[in-house]
Amino acid sequence: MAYRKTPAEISRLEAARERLIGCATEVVAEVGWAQASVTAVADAAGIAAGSVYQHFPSKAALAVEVFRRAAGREVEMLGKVLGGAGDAVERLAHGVEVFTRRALENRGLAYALLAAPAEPAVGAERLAFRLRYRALFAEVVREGMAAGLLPRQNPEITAAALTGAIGEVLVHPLGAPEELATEQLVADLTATALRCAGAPTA
Amino acid sequence: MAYRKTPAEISRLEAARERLIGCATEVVAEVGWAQASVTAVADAAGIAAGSVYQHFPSKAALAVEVFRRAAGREVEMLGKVLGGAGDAVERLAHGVEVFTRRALENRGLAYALLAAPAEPAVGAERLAFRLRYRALFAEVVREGMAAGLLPRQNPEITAAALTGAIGEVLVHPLGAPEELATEQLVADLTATALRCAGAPTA
DNA sequence: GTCTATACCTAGATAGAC
DNA sequence: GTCTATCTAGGTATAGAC
Repeated sequence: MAYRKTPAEISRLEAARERLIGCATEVVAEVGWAQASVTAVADAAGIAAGSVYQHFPSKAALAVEVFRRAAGREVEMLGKVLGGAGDAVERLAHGVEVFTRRALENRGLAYALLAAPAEPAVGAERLAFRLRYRALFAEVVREGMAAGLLPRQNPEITAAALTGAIGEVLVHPLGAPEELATEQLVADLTATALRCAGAPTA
Repeated sequence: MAYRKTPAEISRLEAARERLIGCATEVVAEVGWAQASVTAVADAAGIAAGSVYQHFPSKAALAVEVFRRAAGREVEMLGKVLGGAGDAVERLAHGVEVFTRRALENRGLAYALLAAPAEPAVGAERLAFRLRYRALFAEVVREGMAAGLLPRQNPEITAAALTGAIGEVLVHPLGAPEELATEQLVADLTATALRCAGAPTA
């Protein structure tokens, strides 16, 4: 009797866990955190509710993992763009555009990450990730100031404002997700973000 | 036997109801919506849990009333300032300042109104009030544009951005609520808001 | 009209069979 | 390891005494 799991066993368990996270993410994107009960998630994954606890010690732990994976992808993506090519103002504009497009492509998930009512554990995680967004924006603002592209300002406040502004604009896009509306939204939001940081109007 | 309540009875009931709302508001400000159980609120008001249902048909109804009262005061206050004296840019700056100071004076309540995890009924109300904030800001931006004080822009987007930016900056004020920090925060946030609307830097 | 006690419901978590 | 069935806790809402 093996006292240690075989590689095959480990990878199967990993796969099941990953699958569970993926299904839970879809459920959350569709119905929100409040309605994403253990039963609902288990059903979506095609397993019994009790089996969830083979992979996660609690519902909160699963929810936090779902949030971290999804939010982590967004932060990473934004970080790449903001740290990419071009001057600070160009990177900021590009970052806002990418963030906006990604959110509009998956509104359910974006809403869940940004604003949907959630248990305290997820709320705490959301707070932490908002700080990461702020840090990314603050760095770009600092670079823009250093390069003389942006006026003197408090980069932390501007970064928080950008984080909140983009979130608020995206969370309640009243209209339908038509292509034209999306393009206009991207243009208007980018312009507003640039003004917020004090970039000269194009 | 009276088939109709006497004025004294009515006013006593009204007073009890008002008192309950007031106590519930304090509890929410202190511990948030999630921890504000019927029992906790009743304890704070010095009545039995069951007695709450003499005044409200459900916990959700009480929570919504608490939110409406508190949020209504803030919207009204902001509306007065934004619709007061001075040109559009001055009014916007003054509005941001008043909003910020009021929030910092009662952080617990401000957090509850802006961001604290809450039941769906309250979340819906929050959404509605954010739209009212947007409407107020949008009107000022439109006036500023009409007066030639603000550049051409989408007032709805700018208004949403202002709403989100101010909320985000206020919800996580990391430092202690010292007087100096408050003044600096007010100055920086006001400057950021004005930039966001495209007002010339002072 | 207010209190005490309790019913009830929802949803998370567990135990034991297979 | 997974499923079925069950247990439990927390909190809303109600019934009946005073």
